[in-house]
This record gives sequence, structure tokens and C-alpha cells, in this order.
Amino acid sequence: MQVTKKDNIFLRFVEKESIFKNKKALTSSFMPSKIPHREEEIKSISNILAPALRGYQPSNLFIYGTVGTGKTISIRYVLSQLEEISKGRGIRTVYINCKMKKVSDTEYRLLAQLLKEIGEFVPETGLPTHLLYRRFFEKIDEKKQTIILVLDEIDSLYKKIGDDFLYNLTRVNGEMKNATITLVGITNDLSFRDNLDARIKSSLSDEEIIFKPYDALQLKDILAQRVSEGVIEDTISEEIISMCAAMAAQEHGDARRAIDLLRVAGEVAERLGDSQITYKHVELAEEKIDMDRVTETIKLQPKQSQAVMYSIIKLQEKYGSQKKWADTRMLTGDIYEMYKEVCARNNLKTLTQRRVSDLIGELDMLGVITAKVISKGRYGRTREVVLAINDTILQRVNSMLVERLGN
DNA sequence: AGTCCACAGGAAGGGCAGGCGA
DNA sequence: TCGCCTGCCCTTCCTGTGGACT
Repeated sequence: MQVTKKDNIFLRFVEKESIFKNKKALTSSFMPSKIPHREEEIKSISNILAPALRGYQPSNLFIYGTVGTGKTISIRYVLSQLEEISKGRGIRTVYINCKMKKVSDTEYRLLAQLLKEIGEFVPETGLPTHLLYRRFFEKIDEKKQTIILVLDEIDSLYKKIGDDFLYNLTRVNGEMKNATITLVGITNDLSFRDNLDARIKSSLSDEEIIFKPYDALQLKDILAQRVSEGVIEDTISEEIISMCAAMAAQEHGDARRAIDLLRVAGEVAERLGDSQITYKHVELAEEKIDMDRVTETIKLQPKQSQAVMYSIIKLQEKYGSQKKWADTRMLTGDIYEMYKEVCARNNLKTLTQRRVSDLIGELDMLGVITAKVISKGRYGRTREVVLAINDTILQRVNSMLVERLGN
């Protein structure tokens, strides 16, 4: 087949001018030259960490704030500034996100990741944990230095492995001859500190900083800055920026969401061949973000978890056909019965109710269902489950699960 | 006031795969 | 090769519990 240049299927992407001049500026991992509305917090963090420059150990620090309030970007900004000025002064910064699955979600993996960060490679499994601790401490104690260890989403680590890890880290400073470790914990769980063991609490949370959610006006500033760096001029109006800011402000002042919304709206506009980002694109973007988030999360779950999700969807359909649509609250027992049927139909090993109960809990954590423990008095105590996704997304998830499981 | 349901959820441990060091 | 270590998924056994019913 002879394809002339004029018929090339990619031609329209080349000919059409892009809406973006630097798409990276519209991602949450992008580090802008300035971080609007976080000047105070950044100043506080730098005041706390500054003693490291004079060779003293800074206090441990805890940073609280909900999703998308600029905690991570602020600390990364401070770290980059600190690294820049501290060359040769024996300061080393290590940043680890504790929620990274298969990377730092267990004590062993976290230690392995820490060792990797300081240039020591260990196998993914196989060594006793205490050996990893020893290697880590020996390695950093080789020279006089201050380690600033940032543990982002530290609450999820604590939920998984408890507080032994934190205890070991805080305790070790007295045992090392040369190096010291300063811990910076970042969490969006405001009650995190209360759950900690008293012995850790006293040594860990020397300093605390709270990041408040952004309001719509602040979000607008943030977006405007990103737009000026990332989007070609005149492709987006101020009203659209305000709209994205307002939508994200409703979602607890989440800047990450606002930025994603803007980027995806731009992508949608490009795909539709439009040269301006409009209201319609933002609406489509919002739906696409939700859809992608949900389908991706479920797609990444193990087969058993998908079977449980599928059982919940099937049960909702069943209730729907019985004209109970208005009240589709499903109970653990009903879900388990449906799950057994689903397993039988698909030649899947049936797990115990205890395990399925945990899987339901995990789906709740992922935000695709809402599970609430209720008591029905004489009729027992159980969990009441409601699907937390809208009909359009539900259909997509359903067909994805049918494809994966069978029926 | 006591009973009793249908689970929730904690604890302990089995079995597996993968890796290390002797 | 063997003993020992890890994480992970799962089962078994168990105690706890809110509130409708008696």
C-alpha cells in the first residue's frame, strides 16, 4: 500500500499547533520556580532545618495537611535549596514516599530503598531485617554528616508495619558516632500523632507544621502560574481557570486535582482538534479523571479482589431488578453469597468469609465502595456497602471485570 | 435486664516463592 | 544443598459488640 505524506494518520498531530508549550508544568510533580501561598510554611521548615548547616542536628519535624495542600512540593523545594547551599557541609537529604507499592510499603522494602538511596544495593528479599538496619547505620556513620530523612505518607507505613521502624530510627542517634538522622514525617492524617506510642511521640514530634487547604482564590493563583509556564497564550481564558480552581476548591482545596483537571482538559481539547480550552473540555476532563482513577485502581487489584468487586456490582444489579434500586445497601453476608456464585462460575478458588471481609475493607480504602459497620440489633452486626462510583464508570468497570473474570 | 444475631476484627500460624550464607 | 530469613496471601480460631427482641 502506497501511503503518501498527505494521508499519514499522524499528520493532524504535526500540523495542528499544540495547546501546551511545556506540559510538565501541568503535572503535580513539576517544581515551579516559586510556590505561591506557602511562603510562611516554607520559611518555618527552613528555620527548623537550618541548624544542619552549622553542624547541629535539627529537630524532627511533622508536617500535616490534607491531599494537595502543597506539603510535598514545599518540602522538596526546601530540600533542593538546602542541597544547593550545603555542598561540602555534610548534609544529605533522602526523600521516600511510603505509599509506593512494592517499593517502600514494608519495613524490609523501606530499608532496602533507604540503602539504595545512599548507594548500597541489597536484594529485594532474603536478608534478615536487622542486618539491613545494621548496614544502613554503619554506612551513614562512616562519616560526619546530618541525614535529613523525609518520609512522605508516613501514616500508611505506620498502618502497615507499626511503629517499630520509627522507634529504631529515633533511638539510633545516641548510638552513632558521626552521623545523625533528622526525621521529617509528612501525613494527611491529622490524628496520626495521637496513635503513636508514647516513647516515640516524645522523641519524634519535636516540631509540627500544619498546611491548611487552599481556597479558590489561592488555587486560581497557582493555576495561573502553571498556565503561564505550560500553556500557549490565549488558549485558555481566565474564567476557565477560575472554574477549575472552584471545582478543586470544593474538593477540599486540592491543588493537585486542579492542576490535573487543567492538563486533562487541554488534552481533551487537543484530541477534539480545538484550539481553545472551554467549559466543555473541563467537564469532560473531570469525568475522564474519575473514570481513569477508578478503572485503573480496580485493574491493578488481584483477581480475588476483582471477584469481590464484581460480586458487589452483580448484587446491586440484582437489587435493581427487584425494584430496590433506591436502597441498594449490601451486607457482608449477601456479598459473600454472591461471591461464592461468582467463584463457582469462573473456576476461582473460594476464599473464606474472613478474608473476603478484609477484601471489602480494602475496596473501601481504595474509595470504590463505602463500607460502614452497622448494627441491626437482633439481626446482628455487619458492614453496609454502597458503591461509590457513578453509573457511567460502573458500566466501564463492569465490562472490564467481565473481560477479566468471565461472567 | 438479659439474650442473641451476624458479623467485625485481632492473633497466630501455615504454605509458598525468593534469596542469602555456609 | 540446606537452614534460615523475608514478604505475602490465606485459614482457623477466637473474642467483642450494638441494638432489636423477649
